[in-house]
Amino acid sequence: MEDKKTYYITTPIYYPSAKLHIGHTYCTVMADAMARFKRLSGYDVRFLTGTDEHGQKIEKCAIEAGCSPKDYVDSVVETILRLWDKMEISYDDFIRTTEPRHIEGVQKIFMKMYENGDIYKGTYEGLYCTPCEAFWTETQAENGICPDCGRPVRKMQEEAYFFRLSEYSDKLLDLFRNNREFLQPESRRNEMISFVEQGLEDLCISRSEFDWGIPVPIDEDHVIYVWLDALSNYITALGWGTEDDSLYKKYWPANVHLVGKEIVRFHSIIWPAMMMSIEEPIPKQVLGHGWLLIDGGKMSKSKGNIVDPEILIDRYGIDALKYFLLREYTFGQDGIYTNEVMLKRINFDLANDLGNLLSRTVSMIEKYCGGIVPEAKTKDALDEELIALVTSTAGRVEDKMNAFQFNMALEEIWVMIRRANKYIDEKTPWVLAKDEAGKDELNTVMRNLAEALRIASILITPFMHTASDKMREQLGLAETEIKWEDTFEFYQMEGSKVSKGQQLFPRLDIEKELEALEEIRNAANEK
RNA sequence: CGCGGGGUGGAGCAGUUGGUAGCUCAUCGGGCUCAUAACCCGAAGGUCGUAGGUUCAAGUCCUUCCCCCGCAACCA
Repeated sequence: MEDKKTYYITTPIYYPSAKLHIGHTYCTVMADAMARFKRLSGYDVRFLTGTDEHGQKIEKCAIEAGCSPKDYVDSVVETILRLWDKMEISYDDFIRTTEPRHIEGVQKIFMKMYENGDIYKGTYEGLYCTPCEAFWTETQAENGICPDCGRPVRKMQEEAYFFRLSEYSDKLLDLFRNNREFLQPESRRNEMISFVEQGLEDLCISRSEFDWGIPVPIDEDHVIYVWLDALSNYITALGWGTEDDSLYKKYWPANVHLVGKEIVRFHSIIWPAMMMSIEEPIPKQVLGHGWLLIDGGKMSKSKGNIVDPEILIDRYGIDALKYFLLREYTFGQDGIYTNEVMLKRINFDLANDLGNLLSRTVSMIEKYCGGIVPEAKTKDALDEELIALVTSTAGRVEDKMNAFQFNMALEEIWVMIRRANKYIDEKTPWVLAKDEAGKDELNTVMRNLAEALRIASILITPFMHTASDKMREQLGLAETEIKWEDTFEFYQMEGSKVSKGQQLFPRLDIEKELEALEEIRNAANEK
């Protein structure tokens, strides 16, 4: 057995109080692309996602729906699994915080923290809404009004367990300052440093006013409160603290926790402090990505501006949606989502540039070479330039991917695709084909284009694996294994039988699509 | 004075350690006909929010102010 380097990447575990929207999809798509990229470049990858199923909000949703919390989350989780299935997300494990493996793991973590003296019983003070039986923070309960029912809240105290987070301030500051890689991008790192510098309070980690949670092992009146429960998933999913902890030994510490910017704080402060408390290694990196904004604001149900990824997948396919999300936005920064921007990306980059390049190349090989990729007997400066560019693209893609610059990685691939389109115009194969004297050069052009497309089909695999398959089918490579190393040389295509298939990405009528999407959105909001 | 981010040609963005300001789209002009009315070339268009400073050199570093956004302990 060869010993491959391991790579453990996670998404947050999503809260199944409602269907997921395109923001969740965005995060998962990035993790998926990275996981696929690492697998392709030779890593032993573990990709984890899942759901965070406890808490009062779920309990309330279940009551409203007239079912048990478990039945409620089961039904929502089903829609989530279906979505990832539809998108062919390549996760290796899906953890639900209601699974026994997680519950037992969290209780062990709690006990270990407790035994290490990091947990004590204290008094939690918060704003309480009696009719709703819920505590709110000061920000949530604006002007002393319950965000749920609109009635006034009042200050209440209750017993609760606390984690001595404040004790870890110095260690966390050391971590942020001495290990730049730990938290990226810089903007988030700065934010967290100043947050810790302001002083950390101990963290309330239990609640007694609701039941839907993991019981505190030493006190049956309390359940474990959100972050201790949720964050633990990254190691309970690996079997930490169980008899078989081989996965934990193999994959921990995680290479990357990919998270949204709003939960960077929990992942970069609470989570490493927890791991320090139980004396285990901390994750190597937390990466905070930006948000997709609609009309310059957040997506929210009340605004009725939720973008449903399933509608987009059904209309345009998973490749188009994934490409758009990865190409359009700069990692770490917010980006504005509009249907028009998305449709333009699909048309210009996928249909016009890539799809059309495949189409015109395959057509010409069929027309001029009987569908067989010919041998290249000539080589001039233009050929050299194309070959040099194409065979060096993978290296640049790797650099960008390792920096989580998905948009730049794709841009590198597109530089090559645009160059290939230009190469056709420069070489004018339709002119070469008119004369027997141009035959050799024509063959070289066809061979070079076929090679460029072969390499493109490998390079796009992490981002668009189904489009890659379709390309390879047309190029006569359906049976050939996809290997990253094959992007570095021109050598494989001579003699390959190409065959024109369906359009890789059909060109969309943007006006019509905009209207259709608007109608769908209006219909959904009326419900 | 709570903290952080952003303000770059018509639109949306990129600009690593300071060294002639880039990309995509839109616009205008041209070329080509292999291809998905796709492709290729050229042009116009920016005093990089504001006012100062450091420097041989500033979108990039420092300071002032203005505007937008996020966070402030359960929103991807």
